[in-house]
Amino acid sequence: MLPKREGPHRMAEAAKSTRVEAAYERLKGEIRTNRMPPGFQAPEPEIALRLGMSRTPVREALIRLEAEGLVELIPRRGVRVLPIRAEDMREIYQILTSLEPDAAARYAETRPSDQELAPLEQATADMEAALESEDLDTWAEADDRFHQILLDLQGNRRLKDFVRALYDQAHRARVVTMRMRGPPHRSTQEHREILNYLRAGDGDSVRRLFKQHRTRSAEELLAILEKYKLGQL
Amino acid sequence: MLPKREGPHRMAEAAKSTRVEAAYERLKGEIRTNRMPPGFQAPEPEIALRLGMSRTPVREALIRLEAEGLVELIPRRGVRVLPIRAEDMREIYQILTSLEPDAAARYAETRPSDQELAPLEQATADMEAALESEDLDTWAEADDRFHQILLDLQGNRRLKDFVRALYDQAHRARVVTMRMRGPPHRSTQEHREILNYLRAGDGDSVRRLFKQHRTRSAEELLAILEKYKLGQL
DNA sequence: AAATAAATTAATGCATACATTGACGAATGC
DNA sequence: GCATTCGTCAATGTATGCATTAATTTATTT
Repeated sequence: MLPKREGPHRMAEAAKSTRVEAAYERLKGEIRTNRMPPGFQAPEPEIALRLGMSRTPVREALIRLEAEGLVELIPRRGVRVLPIRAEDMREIYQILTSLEPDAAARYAETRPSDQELAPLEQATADMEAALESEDLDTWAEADDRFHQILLDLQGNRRLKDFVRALYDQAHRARVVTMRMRGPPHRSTQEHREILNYLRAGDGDSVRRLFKQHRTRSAEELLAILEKYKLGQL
Repeated sequence: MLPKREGPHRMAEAAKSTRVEAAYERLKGEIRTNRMPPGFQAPEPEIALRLGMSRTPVREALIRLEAEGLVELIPRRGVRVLPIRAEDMREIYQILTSLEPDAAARYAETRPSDQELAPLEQATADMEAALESEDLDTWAEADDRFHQILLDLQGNRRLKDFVRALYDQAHRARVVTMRMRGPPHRSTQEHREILNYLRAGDGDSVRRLFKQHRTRSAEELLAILEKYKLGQL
């Protein structure tokens, strides 16, 4: 019997058109965009009502969101959207600083073609353009895109999923702090350099720069959180 | 049978005496011990029957196990215990090689006291003793304990949970391959050295050795998997 | 005998029911 | 007034029911 791999590997989490899936996506969206802000709390029946379905699929979606670290299920009080404390950001950035540079370095060692790197080039160019026109939202989107693409290119699936979950957790804090600092010249520049070394297949340099990139952004972010006493977002 | 060691800290995962919890623990146990071997498949109702409860709590437990990468829920065919392929082990060890050394190095920088390091000393001593008496099971238990303790000591909770999940995934493959190689002198020795540098507060050395430790064990394991054509466990 | 269609079976996805139990406020005692 | 007990209410944890539909088997056609 042949390996019956079903068709295309799910491209972008192809929605299975199931209610659980719908609930999951919608709730995740609400959380990411702060429509359900950190600390928000509601009992399951209320969520179910809002989503127009019964508790069962909502519950299953919540269990997944809990596993991803976005919400907490408190025994008699419903779901709570997890706040992001400075300590959480520290944890997240520690992990990213360990994982991403190594992953990027490994990828560099595969000597990726220009064609393969094109999306990264695009993202970098977009960052530069957005920086020029001081369009922070677009900049943030391109930044995010850069990292996502790199995650996809590097082959480790477990790493990808985990890091993505961390991005999701950190996203809200980044959105809030983004406007509390000057234009991200440095960060943009670093992306450009990392891309150059990727193109050159220079893993060690990629690792070094990426590590520096993450270390610096972590420091900046934490400095802001402390400066504005945003102990909890 | 291992004495269920529980850190003196919070009993975070204290069994909530709920059926979901029971199902989760039991299924996880069955999978770890290969009573439900990789590739094993069964519909939800059958699992529920075996566990003596309805499908609901079983389902919730399965969703958690799926999030942890131990099983797969296939739409009309029930749960499947995920096989571990060489590629999976490669992924897992890549991540461990990035995360653990940095985490251990950070911990070393905190200049842990001898008292704090006592459990690690114990684990290392146990490994040495087990190696001496050629008791592989005890050796493996102590090895696992060493890494678990270090995970607990290092402060990053997200890192801990994730790495633990990876251990769980890799556990089965390690059990199988353990007896296909000579006595782990080298590995034991490395633990001792890492411990020494932890005691000395020498983060850089800890990182370097730990990285080497993981790199080597990954190579050994993969070599065995390929030699015996254990492409899939 | 191969191919196709129809019938059967059974697993999932979801809704709903319900007992238990914690939360919270009212009533009570000091 | 303050602490305590009691009662009500609601949320969870779990069981059960059911429609849908994939998988499988049987029947039918060629």
